[in-house]
Formats: sequence, structure tokens, C-alpha cells
Amino acid sequence: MLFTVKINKNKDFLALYNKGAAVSDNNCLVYFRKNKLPVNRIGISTGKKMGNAVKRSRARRVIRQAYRECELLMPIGFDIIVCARKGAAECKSYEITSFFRKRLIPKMNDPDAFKPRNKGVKNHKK
RNA sequence: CGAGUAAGCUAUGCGAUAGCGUGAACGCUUUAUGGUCACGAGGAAAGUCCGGGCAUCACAGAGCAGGGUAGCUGCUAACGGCAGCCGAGGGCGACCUUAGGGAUAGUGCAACAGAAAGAUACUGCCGCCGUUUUUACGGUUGGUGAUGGUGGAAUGGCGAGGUAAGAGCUCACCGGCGCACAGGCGACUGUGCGGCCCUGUAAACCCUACCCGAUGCAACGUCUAAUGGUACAGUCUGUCAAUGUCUGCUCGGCAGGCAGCCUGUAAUGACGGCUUGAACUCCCGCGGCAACGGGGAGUCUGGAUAGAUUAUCGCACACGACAGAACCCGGCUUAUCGGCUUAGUCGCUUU
Repeated sequence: MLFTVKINKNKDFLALYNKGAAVSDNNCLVYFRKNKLPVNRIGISTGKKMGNAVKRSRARRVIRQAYRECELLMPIGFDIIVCARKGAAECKSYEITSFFRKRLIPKMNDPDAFKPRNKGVKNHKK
């Protein structure tokens, strides 16, 4: 992968869960956030809810393949975390690719993408 | 042909495009990197239930406690594994199952039922004595031992003899126990003799024999940036006398706590450990019933580190189960769509 580093620190994962913007469908849930670096950083999370080790590996591979296909289209300078959901083990990789293209990339390019989400959360609490 | 038994093999295949990890040589002044070639999950990789290797330690040693194993002989690095055999049980048979030491070392328990779950007693049977015509009733009495609806289990079973009534009291057969002899490395088997003391339970405590230090690769080792005196370690000095640790306890050993000075180290990251090993394949007029051992030739073919070993499409058919290495081996157990091979057994039909 050309412009991409892997995320392997629990600290980074927690920061994204709390402060990142999110997009989701049945197969996966994506958090993202600007990181002020010249590269993208990606992490893939497959929890035990997914199933056994074979299913989790399958989900991880499909997501990685989808990311690879979309990589050149993405803006640079983001942290991204993809959490696999139950559908990810059975679906084809182009399903996730199209999800990335139609939903995720437009939002990443939108400068106001994650401001409204934070406000929205606060408003719900009030 | 059908039914059944045992052992073993296999684990969708092929192609196209794109991509990932490791290694090799090549290209480039070097780095970055580039294309090329080779290789890249399993029979259970799983559960983590046993056994080892390897590593570390505040490991002297002894005893007790604790844990494990439990027919015999062998195999093995070792085992709770495997092989062969013995005993017991099941099947017409091929064959299968077996947590299979000790109940005369001791203690405990045996609900309900039943007279009784150690045995003394009660009830019964018979003798004797007394009362009485007999029957029957009674006894500070003697003998006897299993008749007593039960129960998982009742003093070996069953038959005959025997007797006042009975009883292994005697006898035949069967079963158990002990001793002797014979066979076997041994578990054990066979034969003979003997007397009848011997309820079950040890996945109840316990006894006997043998074995066991703890922790696991996030073990452990090497190198290193920055900061600050934060944490840890060490020497020395002063002071305190309680504590920690060696699986638990005892003896015993080892280490001390606090303050000050000085010296050093660690956190982070990288690399090693990390894959050549009790390895795999083939062969032998090799040894052994076998597990296994010996010899010869050849191969080396996962080593990731947020974790590579794939994604998408097409074709074929029997429409694809369970399932993904994380230090490495030997087993066990559990999950599993199907397909195939070999060797015995029983039954039927035909010749």
C-alpha cells in the first residue's frame, strides 16, 4: 500500500472511537479523523462477535482488499478504523468497495464531516 | 449380492487478472526501490487434558503435607500414550469393551423395607421341667442355627443322607479361600490336597508401590534515543528488629527495612530467540508377533508480529464439512460434507 501505515496502538484506537466521525452499513462500521501526517493510517478490528478465527480472517482480508482498491481515490492525512460486522465474512469484496466509494470518500472530502456529529451527540445528551 | 468387523488413504479441481509475506540471484554509485524466479496452513493448525525439549530463578538439604499413576511384559526422550499378552464381560462370528492393587492394617457408611445390614437378641423348631384328660399354656432352663412378608446385598449354591430338632455334621457337583507341585520373564494357568474363619462399599477416608521444584517465548538475551532525579538495583555509613522468600507447613537456608552519599540500570524502539527437527520421503532376501529399533540414499518446502499465506471472475463435477500456524515436538480428546483402498467374518444365490 502506497501511502498507508498500520495502526497498532490501543491509544490510537480509543482516540478514534471517541473523537472520529463515523459511517456504517450492514457489513462494517468506519471511523475516521484527520491526523496531520503526510500518510493515511488504517486499522482493522474484527471482534469475537464475528465468529471463529476463519470468519474473522476472511473479514479482515476482504476489508483490506477493498481498501487497496480505493486507496488512490482517498484524500491523504487521515486515520481510519474499520470495524467488521457480521455480514463482512460472507459478502464479496466489491460490496465493501462500493460502500467506500459512495459513502465514505464523499464524507472524508467534506470539510464539515465530523463537526455536526459531535454537536449532534451533545444535543442528544441535553 | 446383502449385512457387519478391523486398518489405512484423501480433504473440490483447473485457468485468468490483481495483490500480500519470506528467501534467492540480478539491476541501480548507495539508500529508497524495480521487475524476475522459488516457496507459502491442518488432519485436526482446535480444546490446552497429559508428556518432553528449550529458557529463567532469592533453586544447599531433610521430613511431613499435597498432586498423579494403578493387571503383566515391552517400546519410547518421556507419558496418564502405544504394542503384545493375562484376567473379567459381550457377540453365531470377524472382533469389541474394560478407572483391572488392597475390604484378615484401621475407621466410617449401608436410606426405605426388614426380626436382624455384623450377629448379640427377637421369632421359629426340638429336648427337659411344671400345670393339664388331650389340645394348649408357662419357665432366671438346655440344644439348634436361618423358618421369619423384605432388600442391591441375609453367614456359599443345589440335591441327597443324617437328626429329638437341626446345622459342611457327612457326601456328589459347582463356586470361593489357603497350601503344595508343575508350566510361564511375568500377570496368570493347570493338577492335587485341606478345612469351611471370610456381607457390600476404596469415582468414602485410608493403606501399599512407583513418579512429581516453580513459572512459561508477553520465557529469556543483546543493542539503543530523550528526559529527569521518577522508578529500580548495587557498594559504603548510620539506624531499626520486624518482615519477605525457597509451591504449603516444620527444621534449615537465603534475602533484610528506613535514611544519607556515590555509581549504574530500566521504561521506548529494534534485533535475536524463530525454525534442521527425538524432521520427512524411499529402500533393505536387516532384528522383533508388534509398538519400535538398526543401516543406506535423498529432501529441506510457513515463520507472520495488529499479525502474510488472499480477492474477483470463468469452467467442470460428486456442489465442497469441520475449520486458520503464533517457540517446537510426542500423544490424547473433541468437530467433520463426502470419496476411495485393503484384509478377515456371517448369511443367501448359482456352479
